[in-house]
Amino acid sequence: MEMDERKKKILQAIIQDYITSAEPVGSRTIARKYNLGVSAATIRNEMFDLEMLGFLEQPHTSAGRVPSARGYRFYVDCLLQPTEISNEEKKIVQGWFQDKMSDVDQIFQSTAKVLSRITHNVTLVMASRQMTSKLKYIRFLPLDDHRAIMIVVTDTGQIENCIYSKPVSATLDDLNLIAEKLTHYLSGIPMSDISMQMIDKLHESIVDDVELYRVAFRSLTKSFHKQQLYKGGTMELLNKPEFKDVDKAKNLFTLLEEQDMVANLLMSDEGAHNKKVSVRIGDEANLSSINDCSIIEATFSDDNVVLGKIAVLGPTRMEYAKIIGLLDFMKQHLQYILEHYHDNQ
Amino acid sequence: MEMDERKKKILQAIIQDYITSAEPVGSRTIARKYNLGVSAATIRNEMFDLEMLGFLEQPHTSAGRVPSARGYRFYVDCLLQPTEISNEEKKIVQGWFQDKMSDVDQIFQSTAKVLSRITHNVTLVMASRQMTSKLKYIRFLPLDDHRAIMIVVTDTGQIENCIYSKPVSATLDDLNLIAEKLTHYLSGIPMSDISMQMIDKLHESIVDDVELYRVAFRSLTKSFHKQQLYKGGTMELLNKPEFKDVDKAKNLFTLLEEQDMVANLLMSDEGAHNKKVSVRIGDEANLSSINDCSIIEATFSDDNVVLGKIAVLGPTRMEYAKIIGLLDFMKQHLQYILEHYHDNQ
DNA sequence: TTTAGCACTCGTTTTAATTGAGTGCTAATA
DNA sequence: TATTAGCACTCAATTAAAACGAGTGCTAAA
Repeated sequence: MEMDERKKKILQAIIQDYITSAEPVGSRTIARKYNLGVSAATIRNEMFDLEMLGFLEQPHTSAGRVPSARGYRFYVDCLLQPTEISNEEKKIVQGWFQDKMSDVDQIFQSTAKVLSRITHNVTLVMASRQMTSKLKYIRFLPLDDHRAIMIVVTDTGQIENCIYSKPVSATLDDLNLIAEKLTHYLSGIPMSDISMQMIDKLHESIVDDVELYRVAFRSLTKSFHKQQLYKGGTMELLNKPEFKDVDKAKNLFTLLEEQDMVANLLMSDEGAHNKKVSVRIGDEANLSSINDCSIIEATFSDDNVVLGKIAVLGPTRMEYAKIIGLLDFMKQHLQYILEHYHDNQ
Repeated sequence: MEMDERKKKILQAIIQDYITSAEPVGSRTIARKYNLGVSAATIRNEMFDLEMLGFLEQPHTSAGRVPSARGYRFYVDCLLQPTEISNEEKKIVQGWFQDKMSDVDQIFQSTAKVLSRITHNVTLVMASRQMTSKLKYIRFLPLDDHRAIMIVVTDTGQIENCIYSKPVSATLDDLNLIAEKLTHYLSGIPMSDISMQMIDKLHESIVDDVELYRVAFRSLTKSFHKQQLYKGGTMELLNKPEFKDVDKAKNLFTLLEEQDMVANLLMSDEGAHNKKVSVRIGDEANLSSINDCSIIEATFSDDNVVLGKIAVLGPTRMEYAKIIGLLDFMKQHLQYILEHYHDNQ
């Protein structure tokens, strides 16, 4: 059995209807609302076929059909056409950002908020600090005998500090000599590219105690490795009929409270880099507690350097077309903002 | 009509029963479970009186009685005896903190988590940075022509940085001279005591541009003014029968997502400072969206300097005795930890 | 191949009946 | 006078039965 044009049209109609109604949709509804030029009986027959193909499911004998995960997958891959975000919405988004630019943190916070407002779903924004900037310089400040403060400044105005454990013998001047050298070698390099391996390259140029460098490197990578996570619209879930059973919602809430879990979830999308916007449906995310959910995500970057991710998480019944379009726009807008962030300061 | 001994006993029994059962409690139940030496009929009469006094309410004619806000208030003020936290629980709490001390942030995070685990309610921890430490030194680092980075280090190892807008004419050396002077005058002073007014005191000793100092002060107070807020156990709410109606929960969730709202709520407790642990019941918190909730809170401090607050928020039906005892212990434990934080580093 | 028609299914809604926890009142009792 | 046993009454909650209706699958005719 093949997917002919008519089957596609019917599947599309069913999915679109179900996305807005959240109710199993029957042949009659399709025949009436979407005039496909065939009768309900014909549609009924086609629906039977679509069920055989695994695209539809029936909650019980005398109910309408509901799209299966596979059905959504087919819809996303072959049927759907991303909706261009409307000019009006564009303006809303842009307006939202206009006056909330006081720091990078707030940009991401706003991103999460505005996305959840528009999509009525949970929004996740993940930004790894290491990715968003290039090293400007490193400096040490005193703390006590065996520790110093290491300050790392990037070109985007991000300032990180961390405690640096040092041998008592090392003076602050010693450390700042190291800082100077490191700054010399590393300035202008994206934080994401700074890894422990680089120390080997530098090895020959270093005459003094390598261990001190090693510790500095470790602090450097560690402090910028932090994944910052922003959430929005968590309680939008409670408006969804699929979560009117509180226990189902509880699972998801519990998951969302675990930063690590969420971070892993976002990191685990293998197909993400190839596409503009990636969609994982149902168990494709490989996480049992969100089996009935989908994640739509986009990666934002600068010159091929991945800066972070924006994602929308909700029940599989989701406005894929709209959200995909929105994320695509948002990703570009975010990239634009981050790129021009320095100028606008 | 007066509250005699028997009425008190009956009220206490009803409240305790309701706290665990969440069901309206009837005269029969009281007579059977708590042997007060009188019959159900007598209790019935007393309950009628208690209702007249405003301590009890009846959901409908043929239901048992439920404590009113006023009933809880009387219970908290006159009847309840704070439960000493058990040794076992003490150990759990202490164990929890043992290995999670890597920074102040994590201490508060853990506090929120462990409290919510024990109380099965929402826990809020508010710590104002300004309050938790004394100034150690100030230093400036370069950023660009019209801005510098101001680094503030406190004795507890907290490091704050902020952007300092400077006249182009001011060199980094100029600024660091200022930093030195400020450090000289302010080191050892609790961050909470540093206010814009102090600049007047310093006025006479300052010969150079006062405006530069003023800006530094402003940055200083601003960056340490941030109220950090930690939450725990949000979704414990969903387990409470009073929130099985999702819409009620939604209100509260929405509130909890608004940092400012929550901060204000915690700040608005006027009676808090007088008591060890303060309780606000129902509308005593003056916030309509939590009319059916109570807040139990304790202030933790060091040498009379307020450091922050820990609070438990939940439905008015709450284990007051236990939570009050717990918060009292936790507050002391937290004070202890913060006091010894520096040594253990 | 399409479709009208019809019997059948099964969750949902409606209605009615039953149950039972709890009360208030009264009259007897200590 | 305070207490209590007893009883009629109330009313939400539970259970049972009935009616409904959206939707299907199948068949036979177009």
